[in-house]
Amino acid sequence: MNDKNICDDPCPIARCLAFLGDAWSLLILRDAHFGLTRFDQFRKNLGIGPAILTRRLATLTAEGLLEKRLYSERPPREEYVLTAAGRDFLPVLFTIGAWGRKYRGEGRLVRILDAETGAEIRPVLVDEVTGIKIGDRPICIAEPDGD
Amino acid sequence: MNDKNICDDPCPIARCLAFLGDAWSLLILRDAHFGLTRFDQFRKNLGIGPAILTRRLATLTAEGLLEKRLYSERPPREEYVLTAAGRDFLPVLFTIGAWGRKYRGEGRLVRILDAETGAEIRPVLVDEVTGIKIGDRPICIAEPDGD
DNA sequence: TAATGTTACTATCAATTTGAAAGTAAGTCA
DNA sequence: TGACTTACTTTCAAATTGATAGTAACATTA
Repeated sequence: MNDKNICDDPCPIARCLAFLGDAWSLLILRDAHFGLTRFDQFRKNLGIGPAILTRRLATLTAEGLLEKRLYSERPPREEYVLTAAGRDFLPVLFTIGAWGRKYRGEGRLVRILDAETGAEIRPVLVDEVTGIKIGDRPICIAEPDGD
Repeated sequence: MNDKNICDDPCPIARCLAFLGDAWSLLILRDAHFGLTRFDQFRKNLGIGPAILTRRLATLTAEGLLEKRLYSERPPREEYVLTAAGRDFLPVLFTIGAWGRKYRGEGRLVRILDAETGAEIRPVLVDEVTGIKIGDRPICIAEPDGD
């Protein structure tokens, strides 16, 4: 995709997808949310080639979703941890997972639980004000005003 | 990405991303939600090359998010409309947009409104049972039982 | 009837990206 | 001294993308 012009696109979906719109980046973020932080953990868990992983981690770091942190001085070793922006990406992963569960849910699937209560989490997207489920009512789009 | 083995992955996020994990597919779905249905509408609005658009529409159709519908017999013309699975993808687009608005929201952005009330929609992801916002509590993952 | 337009593509091809495998750098450990 | 660990880089064939041009089937206009 031609990222350059998409960054100026007035659509926030396009702006997000300009650099996060690929499967590896999202799977890295998923693993980061499940507690992975190190290069080799991501590499082994995803089965991704190291060159691609290097590039994806660099992009996610440059875009502010991950940050490098030194976890050992001797030998010098760095790991990748989620930033606030990275942590705020969790709802995206959850909604993707909810769709996958509903439409590609054949066979055994992992479930996501509340770490303290152990209850399974069932995400629903609602309007913050009205509480109405997204998708239950027709929507339209408002262009940015003025020029 | 090597889609083949990912389809058997027990993670619903991975299963969804196996064929929808690229920016063009998501932008096509976004446009479909905003009412576009025809090849040339997508092509012009996205500035995507026709060969890539053809392939993406074929995948989205094969995967059951869009379906072809004849809208003219003479000349024979087909358009692409969202299926139930495609319509259920809306929350994914909304959460991506919400992240983009928060972290890439410089300058003017389009907004999404309730088509009837005109009120701006502000999506939040909550747990269906408890109503607690996703991200406010720590999570853990449960592997599928048995074997 | 001929020329032009519309729509949904296919064909071509250079440039970029991926995927797989091997190699490397800076250390530690026995 | 030699093996091991971790986080990469290098290499290169194969696949995918992006840009552009062309085509097929019809309708419309002159």
